Amino acid sequence: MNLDTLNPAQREAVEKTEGPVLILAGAGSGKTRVLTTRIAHLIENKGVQAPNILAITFTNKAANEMRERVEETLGSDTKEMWISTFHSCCVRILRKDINRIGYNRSFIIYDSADQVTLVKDCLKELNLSDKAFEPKVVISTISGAKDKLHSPKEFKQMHMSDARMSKIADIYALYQDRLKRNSALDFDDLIYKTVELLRTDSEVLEFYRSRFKYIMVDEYQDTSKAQYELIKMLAKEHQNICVVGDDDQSIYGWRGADIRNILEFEKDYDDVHVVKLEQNYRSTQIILDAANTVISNNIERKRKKLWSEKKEGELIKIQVAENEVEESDFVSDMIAKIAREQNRSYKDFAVLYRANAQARPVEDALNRSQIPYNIYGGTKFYERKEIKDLIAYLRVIQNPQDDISIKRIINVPRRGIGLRTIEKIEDRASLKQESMYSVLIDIESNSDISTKARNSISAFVDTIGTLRTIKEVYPVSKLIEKVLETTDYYEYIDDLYKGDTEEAKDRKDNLKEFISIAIEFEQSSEDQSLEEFLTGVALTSESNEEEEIDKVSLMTIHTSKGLEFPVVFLIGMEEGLFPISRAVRSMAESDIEEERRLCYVGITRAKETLYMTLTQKRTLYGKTNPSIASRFMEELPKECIEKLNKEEKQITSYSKANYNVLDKYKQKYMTNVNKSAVATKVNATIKDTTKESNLDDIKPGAKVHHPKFGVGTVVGMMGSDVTIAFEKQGIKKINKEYTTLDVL
DNA sequence: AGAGCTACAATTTTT
DNA sequence: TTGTAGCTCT
Repeated sequence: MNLDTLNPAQREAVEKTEGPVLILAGAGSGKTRVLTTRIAHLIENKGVQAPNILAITFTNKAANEMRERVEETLGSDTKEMWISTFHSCCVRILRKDINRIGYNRSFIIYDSADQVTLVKDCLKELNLSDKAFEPKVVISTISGAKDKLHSPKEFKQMHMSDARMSKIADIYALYQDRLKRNSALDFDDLIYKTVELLRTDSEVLEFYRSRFKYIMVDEYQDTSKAQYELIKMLAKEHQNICVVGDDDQSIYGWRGADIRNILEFEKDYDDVHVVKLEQNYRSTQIILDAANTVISNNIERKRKKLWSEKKEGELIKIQVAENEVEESDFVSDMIAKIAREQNRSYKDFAVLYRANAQARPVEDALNRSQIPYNIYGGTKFYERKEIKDLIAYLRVIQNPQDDISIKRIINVPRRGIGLRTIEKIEDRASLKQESMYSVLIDIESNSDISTKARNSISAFVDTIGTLRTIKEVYPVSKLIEKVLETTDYYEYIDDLYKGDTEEAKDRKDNLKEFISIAIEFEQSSEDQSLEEFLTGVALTSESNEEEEIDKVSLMTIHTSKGLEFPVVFLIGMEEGLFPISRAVRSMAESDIEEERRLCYVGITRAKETLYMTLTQKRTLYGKTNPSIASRFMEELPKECIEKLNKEEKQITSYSKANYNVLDKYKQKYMTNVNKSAVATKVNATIKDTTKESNLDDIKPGAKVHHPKFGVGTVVGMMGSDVTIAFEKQGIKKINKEYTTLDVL
């Protein structure tokens, strides 16, 4: 294994194999290369055995890429090595031993749509309305609890004094109970239950602890408390834990990622060796300067400064457009122009935005100019109705206890089992504490159900029974064909989408695509069971479709993490859109910091050319409002930017925007009128009239209002700097020249 | 059971 | 503005 091509920091990261290592890998600093080289180095130069290595990533893509590159470097296969995502690693552990904590080993995995259905069922059972307890909110609360390893019991205890949260704790408890009864785990459970298993069963813990002598975790800034705990437990014996990440690229806090994991790694482990990878191989120095400067406004971070050998470079170009249509036209015109003049291919361009809704006008513009593009995001393959139906059949065949899937397909295609009948079956199932399927099998003994419905149910049970025997002898792809055949599913599609329409054809194509996925699975997988197939389906989101085609990429900044493009357009650089917020005022500083990290991610996607655009007024969700330039625009260093507009276009800058404009702006994002929104609006109007006169009243002891931080008390003054103790946000030093402070 | 209507909500989403 | 979940009427 030759390490000569690495830079000194990279080399250090590779060679320091023993003990805890924290690799702070800035954007574009070659961390995948470091990780793969490190694994190869362990095997080749250190004589480590493949089974003793565990490498964890977040995405399948990253795991596959890592495996491929390790294989390439080593020239041997890596089957013995665990290189996988958190989730599939956990599934592997659980499939072997989850029975030790009372679960069925052939559990199935519920996706977020299944979660919604299950939560709705739980609400019904508890007689709670889904208005008061929105399933989405309930799920994210439960998910947050699991990410923090809080059991339903603990969660209940923690929220004793809060009636609402207490109710959510009850839902959580019932939800877990139902999952278990259905032999199902949700995504969060995969991690949570693995931790539970390792905590409760010392034999299992011992087994993996001694096995995994070298552990590596990629994207460590994105780990949750539960994932942190998992890793900590596994690394306990050997302490050879190497985590790689970039705190500045932590953008999934809202999904349970806890940035403290990376910030406090040095406290959590003894004698941590820290390596910073700061040399960037991707972008020009100008782009890096801009990124460095913007991110330096964050307080909560590890200091790092990216540098490049590609000195200078093009200035960052800023364009103010009248509205989103002009903005999009600008983008498409520039793409056409640059493609022509610099002879670039379309795949060199990316248009990045904060919210998916922004893609629409860009699409229109690109269509008008006949520029090919690819949109990333949107409905995923496995979320389409026909695919979900088919998966539900497969799940029931695999695991008849899955009530959620039973309910999905019992009358799809229609076989005359109506809502009333289903309800009766459900009631009986919950009375007898059994699955719906066992009630269905025993339907003849059920006298409340009409003979007609009973016959339909028997036929359904027979169908499932037959398919279950087919499963034992045929491969998955054949089984799928049999499902479609015996249920007359294609006819059902024709019926639903009126035969010869485009839509019907699309849907049928999807089903065929699904069969090819199954065939591919059979060819590439060792374990060809239906169980394994369903696991794979649950743990992958994209169907590996067309990519390497010459098209412009449109995606959110989140999706762009880890990618790079020669020319990048960051669009919609406006307050409220980026940083985004429903109510700017309530936005905590830590949320703004995450938005800023997102901005950093966006900027660092660009290799050579970066455009940033914003509008004077934007129509979003059918409402038009004047825009305020994003605060991040002001954070860009002046020497790195070039304004493209010939004549200065009028746009309110963030620091000039006064309290009123911001407030008006806030209302835009408060679509549903809630009481506090109305209250703040009224306050703002009243205050406006007194604003001018009371500037001198800003003095120690005075109560003031700050547009961003809310109400606080002045505790000190120095020149134009006012130190204010805010009620919510703590003590801050504010320059009164740049903000509008209102004395209350 | 199914069409058609209304009301409502609309960050980000690796698994 | 657009998508969809849920409801009503046939």
